[in-house]
Amino acid sequence: MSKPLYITTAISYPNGPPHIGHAYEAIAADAISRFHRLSGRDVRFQTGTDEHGLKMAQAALAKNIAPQQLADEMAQQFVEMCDTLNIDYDRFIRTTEADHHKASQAIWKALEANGDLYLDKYEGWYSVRDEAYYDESELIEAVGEDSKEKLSPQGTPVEWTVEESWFFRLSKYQQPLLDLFTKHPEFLKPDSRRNEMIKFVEGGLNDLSISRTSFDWGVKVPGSSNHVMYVWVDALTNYLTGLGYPEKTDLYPKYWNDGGDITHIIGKDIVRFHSVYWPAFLMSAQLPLPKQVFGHGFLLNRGEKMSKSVGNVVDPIDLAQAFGVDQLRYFLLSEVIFGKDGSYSAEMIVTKTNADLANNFGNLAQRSLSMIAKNCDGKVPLAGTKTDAESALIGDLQTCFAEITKLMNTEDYPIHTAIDLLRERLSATNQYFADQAPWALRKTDPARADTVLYYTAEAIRRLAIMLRWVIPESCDKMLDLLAQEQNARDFAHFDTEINSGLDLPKPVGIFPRLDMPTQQGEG
RNA sequence: CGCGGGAUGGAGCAGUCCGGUAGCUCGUCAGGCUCAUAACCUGAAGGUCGUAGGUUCAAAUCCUACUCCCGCAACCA
Repeated sequence: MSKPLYITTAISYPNGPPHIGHAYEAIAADAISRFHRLSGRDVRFQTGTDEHGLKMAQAALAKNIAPQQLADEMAQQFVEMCDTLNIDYDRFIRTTEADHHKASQAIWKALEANGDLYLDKYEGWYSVRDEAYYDESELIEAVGEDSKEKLSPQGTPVEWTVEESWFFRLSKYQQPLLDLFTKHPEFLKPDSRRNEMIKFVEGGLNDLSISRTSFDWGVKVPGSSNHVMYVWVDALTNYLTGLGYPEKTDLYPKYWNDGGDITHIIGKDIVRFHSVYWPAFLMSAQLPLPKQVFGHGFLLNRGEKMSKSVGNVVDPIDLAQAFGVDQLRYFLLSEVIFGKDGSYSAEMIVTKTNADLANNFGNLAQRSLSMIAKNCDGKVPLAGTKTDAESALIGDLQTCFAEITKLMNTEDYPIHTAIDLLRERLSATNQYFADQAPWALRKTDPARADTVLYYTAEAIRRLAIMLRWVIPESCDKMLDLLAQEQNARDFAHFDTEINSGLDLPKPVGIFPRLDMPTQQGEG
């Protein structure tokens, strides 16, 4: 029996509205989560928003509203995005919630109890924009003849700041972290990301400043009420909060304590926080580590990084409304190699989804089910004698099922490869249908035509079950057309063949062909 | 010597770790079918896999050098 799976996205920083990158991460995590649920596995899936920190306070100030109000407004948009995209989360966590403050303070105390916290003064070049201190050697000179201003490596302004701060003895965990990366290469994927982090840790770890006194929008440090926690300490703890920590009843023992498979799906930009700081905090708090951190790539708009100034930032809800939720899900999951950067554009979405969903899958259902409606009185026909063609059709689908199951149980999550295999089966089924030509058989050998229609419907049923984690809503519509019960749509029912004589509803198109958008990439 | 990613038929990409007929989608051309969402099926054209060397019986794949492109700013996953 496989262990329970606890899968999370990163929590989004809502100082701006959600964009396609947030959508991508949520969709990818949702697809993996749904796959394992269909397999019969116990899955808990969490996403949410990370609402503390200086940048939120600043964004609220700029709008002349309270930080909490901004957080409420923005979090709502992220919830709406998830709901629109059919993200089937168990909990949408917000770091401003009371239980999260409690959990963050509990882990803080655990770090303290382990002797890993100390109070000191931090002096250095601080970038407000980056919320980070930089070493003198990292700074760059501002460009401009009259200016001798120093800038951070990211080009943001820095100022010399002296601040009382709590420190975490990160340096103590250098070797344990290297051991983790070496002994458990699956801990951080893809491999390229792990290599980067090994280099980073080998370069030496400084103790981490983990509290701030310069603003108060955060979780109060226990016993130092003029300090709030560095936003990442509180943010990372959300994964524990969602399981009831520090209480170790109910969810916690099932998904965390007993070594369930804990998987964090995150963007490549925050790999350091999840693969270095987070396991160090957990080691210090003497809590089990996640099984895996997966750093996915970024989405590029027509190969270019998205940017407000270039004007190519796309609202994922707009995309979903223009092209369809499942079209967007299918495109992102099949086109982007999980772990690498990917490119998207309206034209690419239209081309890809027309080819695979409308022409291949949708048309297959339409051409076969409409024949059943017209020629078989709307009932699933009798399955006559199976020939080699039917054996191959169904056998290949079973092989495909075994392969995608194997792929999706590896730590690399080759989602795109799995979908490729499914696309091959869609084509093969169209090919079978064309080769057998039931419309011609109907005139010469009606029983044989029935057999072909039966096995085509059966193939569609299997395909819909296998694609349900990618495009849940459409596959459910497809299974509706096949009159399949709600509880017969998981992987356990993959080999439960459709019944002859079953009354089918009138077939309707599920994947309309999309028109190529006109100028500007707006659809 | 800052770090990283990339260069494969017209376009977009797999394949590179574990060398051995160069694969997919779109597009193009020709044919077929007419059950179907101008769809589906078959076939064809089109690539000396960035450059130059090296290792090898054999290299897109390993080694060395080089060229070019893109990130490491931001609103960020």
